[in-house]
Amino acid sequence: MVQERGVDDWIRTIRHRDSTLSPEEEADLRGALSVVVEEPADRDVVREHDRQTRSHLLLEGWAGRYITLSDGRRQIVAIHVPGDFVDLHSFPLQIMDHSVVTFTPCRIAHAPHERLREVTVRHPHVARLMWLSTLIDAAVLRQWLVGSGKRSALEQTAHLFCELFVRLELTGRTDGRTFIFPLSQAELADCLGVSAVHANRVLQDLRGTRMLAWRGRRVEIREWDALAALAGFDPVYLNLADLPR
Amino acid sequence: MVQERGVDDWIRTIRHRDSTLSPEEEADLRGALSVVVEEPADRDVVREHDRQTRSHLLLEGWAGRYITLSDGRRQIVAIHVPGDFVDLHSFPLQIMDHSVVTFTPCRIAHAPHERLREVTVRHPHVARLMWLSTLIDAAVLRQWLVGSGKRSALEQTAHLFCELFVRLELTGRTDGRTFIFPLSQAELADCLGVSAVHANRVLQDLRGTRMLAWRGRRVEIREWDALAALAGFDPVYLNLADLPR
DNA sequence: CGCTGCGTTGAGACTACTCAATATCCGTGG
DNA sequence: CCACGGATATTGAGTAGTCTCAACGCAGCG
Repeated sequence: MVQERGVDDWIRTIRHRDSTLSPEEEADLRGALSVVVEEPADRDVVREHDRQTRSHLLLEGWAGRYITLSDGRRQIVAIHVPGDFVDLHSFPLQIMDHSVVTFTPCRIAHAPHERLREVTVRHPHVARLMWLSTLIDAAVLRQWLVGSGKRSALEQTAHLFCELFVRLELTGRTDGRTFIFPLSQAELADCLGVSAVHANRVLQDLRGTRMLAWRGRRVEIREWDALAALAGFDPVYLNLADLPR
Repeated sequence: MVQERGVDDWIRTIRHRDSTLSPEEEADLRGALSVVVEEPADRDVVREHDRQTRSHLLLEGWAGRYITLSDGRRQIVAIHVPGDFVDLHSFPLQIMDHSVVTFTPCRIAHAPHERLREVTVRHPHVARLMWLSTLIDAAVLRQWLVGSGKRSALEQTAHLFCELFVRLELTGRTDGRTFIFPLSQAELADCLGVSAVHANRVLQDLRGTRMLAWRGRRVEIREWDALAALAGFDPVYLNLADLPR
């Protein structure tokens, strides 16, 4: 049984989406976690084309998923924060079409597929919640695609910070209107699908509007309404019952 | 009980991913379909923010999913062909974060969520297959994001035609190395995240390479290997047991 | 103290965009 | 059978956004 904050965050996130999780179901879910491992930053936790036998729950630190092209270009397709199941989809899918990397040092719990399978057999309702979790990942992905395709780099970046703030606030990983954004500008650029130089200039523009401010790696959202308006941010896609802000 | 080709296509697609679907499971799945409706082209079948009580199986015709920004910009986030479940994700998710539109006249079967729920209760294995189906949609989405973010418009377009050919061949909707691509250039542009004018020019470039040729709405892939190489197309993400080509 | 990684800046090139005009195709009604 | 209208495809010209390459600054760390 794994006992730490990241696990509580995970359960809390699930309850935000469906408040009917019973105590037995919760206990069973918790029981599906086995060991916890520590990973340094910039470590590939899972690699493209791997066949997986377990999924990974992120307890502390930030991680991401990415796809590399043959010439080395890299697109980050998801950012994960504590309480996120990074690759729950590898349970039904098995063969990975992308890699998972740590952006910071991370604590990660293992969830063997065999145990997950047992939980879904005992609790079909939990199986539905797992499915739901991967569907929300997909909804986030759709927003990223809209950002990359139809939003300007400025709007897209604003949208990302809105999204991250809401997701982090769910598990109390914000401090007032601030949170720590640990990605380098090069990593951010790989999320946005722009060059690192351009990412830098977009961030400067964003600071110029006074909507966002930085103190080291800590971002402050100074004007939520203006930022959300600029981004066209509508949090419905995150499927949360009670929306913060 | 709905009896027509699109349903067989759907079952065949499922078997391509997991050959262990039993006859009883198949029968139960087929039984989850109720009425079939005809929709003209350019009709919204499902709208953003709707709360759904049924999902839609596409039997004939092409459809897509899209997200609109407040100023009218539209990003298409998925293309669906006969045999695809267009919005199976609305079963766990209920509230839609995007709309579904027909690109051509379509025949669509309804699958009431209540009936889907019954099937998943009787056959947990089928529930896993439904989950899998939505996960493959997400994998396609990731490729679209990579295309939009890191591939050139030419590579991205080549990738899309590779993907569509493979998906259509699964259900025998190709004719030799050709298939009918019914989207207008403006619709294609909304998939790629470029302007209609630019989409037109990219298509001309693609014709110029002699890898692709058009006769009306029918595309011919003249040089599969060259096209796949240009696109960096690796079909692993489609999760098919036996890959054509 | 001198790496090394990250952020910042400048300059010039290129991709893709917008606006606007023209061409082509196709279905409908005369 | 032809004329017409509407939608779609194509072309041109000028512009905006983003890219690449290269240099420089700064901080942390061995």
